[in-house]
Amino acid sequence: MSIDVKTVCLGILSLGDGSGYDLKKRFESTFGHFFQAGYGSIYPALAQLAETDLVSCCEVLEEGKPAKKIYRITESGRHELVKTLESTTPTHKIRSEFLAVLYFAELIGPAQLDRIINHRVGEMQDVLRLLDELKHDSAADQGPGPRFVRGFGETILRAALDYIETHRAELCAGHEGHEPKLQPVSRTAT
Amino acid sequence: MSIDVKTVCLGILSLGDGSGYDLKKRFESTFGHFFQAGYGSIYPALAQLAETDLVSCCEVLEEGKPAKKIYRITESGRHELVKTLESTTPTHKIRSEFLAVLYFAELIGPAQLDRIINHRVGEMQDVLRLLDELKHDSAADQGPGPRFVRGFGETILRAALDYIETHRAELCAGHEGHEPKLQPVSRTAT
DNA sequence: CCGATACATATCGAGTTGATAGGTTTCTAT
DNA sequence: ATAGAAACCTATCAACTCGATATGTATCGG
Repeated sequence: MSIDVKTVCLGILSLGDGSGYDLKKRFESTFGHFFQAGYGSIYPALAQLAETDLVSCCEVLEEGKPAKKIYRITESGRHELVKTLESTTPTHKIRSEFLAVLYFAELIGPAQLDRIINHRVGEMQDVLRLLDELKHDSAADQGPGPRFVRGFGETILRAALDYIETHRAELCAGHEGHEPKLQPVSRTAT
Repeated sequence: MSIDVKTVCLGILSLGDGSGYDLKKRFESTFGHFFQAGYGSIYPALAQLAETDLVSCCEVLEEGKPAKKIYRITESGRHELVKTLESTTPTHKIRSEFLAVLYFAELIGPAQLDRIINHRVGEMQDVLRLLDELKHDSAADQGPGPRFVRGFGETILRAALDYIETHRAELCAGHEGHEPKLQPVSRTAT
């Protein structure tokens, strides 16, 4: 087995019970900067985990509230989790449309280039703020593991921001003074 | 449209003709550290690009060699490429099983933790070496875009390596002196 | 009291991954 | 010489993931 959404769900549940909705929240706050998962992955994952008895599920019906299913990790779930964590050599992949676009920076008008970089910088600053909140607020994220991972994210983001601000000028060197190669494409398209 | 494998293939072809096999090579060397694609994505992408006339395809049959299909970008392909590059706000995602595992470091035996970290460190050093080769060897990767992207990768990798070496000791703080929580799981499983 | 947001589950098409299959040519070491 | 490894080349498939969407109730602010 590899470290897929199923495994991470199991891991999160090892820290406390929760519904699918809860898990999504955890994914967004704590895991968002290095491992994403949407409902389309989480619900099937929970269903499979329940099927194989790695988690138990009990439906909670509070009156006047939407029904929810609270999942809880089982003993065999904890064993499976440790086994999986120990028996894989985990990957680390970046999929960056951002860098892909910048690779072809020469084809893009300077204004668009600026917009794209500024947007990405904003995103990174948002994540940095989130990580800072986590550092102070979240009780669940204070162990050595969570701290290490948070620090990793912080370090990489700062390095990236620094690099971008230092080198973005060089990107425009390609078409300094002359117009974008092809006629500027209308902003409304697609 | 978003920046998918199709778009990046189009971009690569804008730098010169090539077969599916060639493209895979380019993906591995130049794009590998921030955007991966396998045959399972590349061949369908090329087929679709050919269908919509963004690239042309001619079959080359040299005697005594496996047949190959050389793809070439068309004028409408170049337009579409620029339009796509300019009209998206590109994403940047990390999917790190590595960090996911380290988040749960307390559940893992110190020996396994060491193995995992060393393996990842090795991978990162490999990529650094690759980037260094690209810097000196590859004629295609000398423009401002390629240089920026390469430098980005280098910077982030160095920052990550540095962070790991500085903080890996703290990860083991959780179970210093006492045994792993659950009985060590046999290495052979799964 | 209306609209936005939070809570909650779930599905679907499109895209991606990683492994696998199937075949030829060229290089390399014994 | 020749066996075997590695490079060259196209292609597919099941499993997994993504992002959008559907469908509702409850709550809270203006």
